[in-house]
Amino acid sequence: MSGSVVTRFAPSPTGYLHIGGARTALFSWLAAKKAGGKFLLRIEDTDRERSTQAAVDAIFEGLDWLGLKSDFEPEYQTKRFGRYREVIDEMLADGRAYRCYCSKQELDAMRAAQLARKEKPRYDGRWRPEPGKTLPPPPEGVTPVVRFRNPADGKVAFDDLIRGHVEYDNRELDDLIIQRSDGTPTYNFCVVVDDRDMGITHVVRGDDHVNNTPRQINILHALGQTPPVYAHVPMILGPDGVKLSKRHGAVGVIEYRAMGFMPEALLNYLVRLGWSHGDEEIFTRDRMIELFDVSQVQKSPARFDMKKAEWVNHQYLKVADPAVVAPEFDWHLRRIGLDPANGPALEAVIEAQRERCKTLVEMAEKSRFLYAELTGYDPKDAVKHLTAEGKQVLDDLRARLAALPAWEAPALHAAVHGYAEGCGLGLGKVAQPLRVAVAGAAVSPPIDVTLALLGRERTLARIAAAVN
RNA sequence: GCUCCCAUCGUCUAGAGGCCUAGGACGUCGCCCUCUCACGGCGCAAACCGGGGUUCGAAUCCCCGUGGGAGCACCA
Repeated sequence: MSGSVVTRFAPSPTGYLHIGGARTALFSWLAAKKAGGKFLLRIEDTDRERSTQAAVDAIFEGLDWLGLKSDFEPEYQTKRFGRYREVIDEMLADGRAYRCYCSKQELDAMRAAQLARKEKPRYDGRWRPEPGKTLPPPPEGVTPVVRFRNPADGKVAFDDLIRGHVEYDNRELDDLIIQRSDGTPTYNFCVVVDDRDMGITHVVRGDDHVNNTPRQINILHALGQTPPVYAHVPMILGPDGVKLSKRHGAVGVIEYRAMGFMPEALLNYLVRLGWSHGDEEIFTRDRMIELFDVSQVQKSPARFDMKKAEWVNHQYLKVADPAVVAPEFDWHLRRIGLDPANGPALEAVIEAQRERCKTLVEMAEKSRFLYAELTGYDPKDAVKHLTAEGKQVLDDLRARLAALPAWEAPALHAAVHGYAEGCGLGLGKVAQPLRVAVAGAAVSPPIDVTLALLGRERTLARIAAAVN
């Protein structure tokens, strides 16, 4: 690939940004970045029935969160209807396309009859002009559709970066509709015109489009254009091996944000689905760009494995710059009704919690005691640790801690350990009651870190409350 | 029904004829570490869909079968 590479991601705004679509977008984006080229976002909204502004917004939100930015002003097909009309008129003028007056009912009947005969359903070309053929007179009051005059024989072939050489017989293809009776153009046609007009050199898209490719190439040829390079990436399956859908739970990219994923981690997991580089598992964005190669992408579909996705997220959380995680953590704290201002600095909490949290949802939950007053103790933990001896320990500890000149982890550590040793108690006998008193449950970061984060006042108050 | 595609541990994958007694990772299980939960360390179990070829030799090449997927719209 040369420096003039331009790839695109062309979703239709009929719903949220699907996780599979996100991976396709990532691959497309990577292919461009890898070549030092550019990436374009194009909204394919020619289906006015199903396209919605909410879906457009959702696509932007998802892509934005993932950091997959379009290098150009996003394109909208609905803004290009004039252009499509222009090309169709040219094709109509010299016979590369023609009008067809078949009604939908007529076409349905045709299809049904063919299926009954166990044939592949296809338009029979009844309105296709042929030398020496007399066409029926156009019926009254019927607005025709426009069909592309596909080559009747020969073959169409292309070399897919992922699938290799693919060849189709033109006889398998029929004359597809490129303009509906309401005058709007259809997908296969718009894609071709757009990819050409926008200088797309590499088409990286889902492999549900493989079968459309020969048709598009034929149109491209009719337009006197050389086809771009194609790379059809397989889709993502649910854990059960069936096409990923809402039935499996989260499918929208934004839902992954809500589940506590960091965008880079999600990207990392996604890139490993169908692609690998030796034994490496963790790839930063730059590393991906450096190593990625579309032609190495697996041909077969991959299943989404939440466990591994969470592992990747955890790996990322453990080494990320807390300052980068903080805004996202902030978002999650607010989401569960906590005020980030009513507690320790986010960065410090992130550093204390990151090793025990696979997701930011977990981190937010486990940090609740730092941002809100305790509403009670975990029943089991209270019974086990807030015993008479436990309370005695707490009482002793409160006095010792209150006397500490500096409220910092090392000093707190020394105080707690010193007390335990002095009483000949195991640390567990001391740290656990303290943990329950202060965090509400028997789980928290190391006790000294926990106390340091909580602060002197809250710690002392909670210990006192626990003793009573 | 027709056309096209795919096929290595439960999952993601390495593997491009001998380096494979098939490697790594997630997950699972066991052990160690330990103030809780984790992190970390160590270890076990776990796969070449089936059948034919080709070859001295096949996970790797070919054919058939099986299983899975996509498309065949006035959807994209």
